[in-house]
Amino acid sequence: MSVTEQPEGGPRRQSRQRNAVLALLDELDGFRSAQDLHALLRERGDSVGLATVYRALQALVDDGQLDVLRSTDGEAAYRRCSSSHHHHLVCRSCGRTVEVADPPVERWAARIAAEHGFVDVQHDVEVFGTCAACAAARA
Amino acid sequence: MSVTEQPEGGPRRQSRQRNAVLALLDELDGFRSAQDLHALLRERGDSVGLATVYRALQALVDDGQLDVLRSTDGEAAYRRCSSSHHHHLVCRSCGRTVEVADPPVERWAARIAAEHGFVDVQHDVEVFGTCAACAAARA
DNA sequence: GTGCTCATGAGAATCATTCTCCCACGCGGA
DNA sequence: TCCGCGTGGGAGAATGATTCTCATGAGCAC
Ligand SMILES: [Mn+2]
Ligand SMILES: [Mn+2]
Ligand SMILES: [Zn+2]
Ligand SMILES: [Zn+2]
Repeated sequence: MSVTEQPEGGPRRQSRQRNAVLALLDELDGFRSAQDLHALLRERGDSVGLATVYRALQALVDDGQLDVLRSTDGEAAYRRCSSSHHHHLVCRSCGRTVEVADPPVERWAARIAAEHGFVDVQHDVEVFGTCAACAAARA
Repeated sequence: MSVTEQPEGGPRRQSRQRNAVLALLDELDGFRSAQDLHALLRERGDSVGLATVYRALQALVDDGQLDVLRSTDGEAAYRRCSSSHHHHLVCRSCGRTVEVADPPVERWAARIAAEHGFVDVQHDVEVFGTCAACAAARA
């Protein structure tokens, strides 16, 4: 929104920092905040400036390589996801995330919009719960 | 999350400020940020402190009288909504909002969760688009 | 290797939201 | 109506995530 955007999809310059951020995201399963990622990188020695972490995440989001989720406390969380359209089923307890691509919900959203005369529609759908493993562990 | 919560649902004390916030929300159709509401109140003369606006909104949310939406820029937006479970169809252009209560999407969310062994599920579903009026005006 | 750019990092700046602290007022009881 | 208690309000400071500034460092094309 206010970050300087790369006008063209020109080749992005390579850097240790950007690679480190992407590599870390590849190892993690759930959504993580920029602050968390920064702390993790620092712990493992691949130290990267905080501003750089934000810039790398922003760039990856623009490239469609990351999904962003805004938690209720306003913090943004990022995750490496498949590039095709999907939604998420997220475990509140351990963060385990399942990507869900299911035609019915797509049709549902389109139908609801059409019934009310809305066009250019888009939808946000996230499902939160407790995964089987966490439910078992809690018992 | 960190605001002091009223432990019991005891009767809330009456006040001009709280009433003004609620009255304003009743007149508005779409989701509005706390900052916006504060500015609107100030304009109309019903001046209320910013912190008080936040406190009033928080209280109303706790009472289930308001719905909150987090926009992509991280700002929270509030709207007076019916108390029963529903989702929203929001016009990106004018903010007009339609409440949608539709069994199919509820069943969909439950099914997806069940298929993956998740329990205690909950879902966030919002549909954004351009309403008929705005689409016509743009043409 | 040189040079042109873009990337980085430290810290300042932003901005929404929350907290502190003290004062004012709603409200129930006398 | 008058008091007193305790909650609600206001102003401004504090917080915390995110973004910006700007001087410096490092890809990459030649
Ligand atoms: Mn979808
Ligand atoms: Mn629902
Ligand atoms: Zn889990
Ligand atoms: Zn509209």
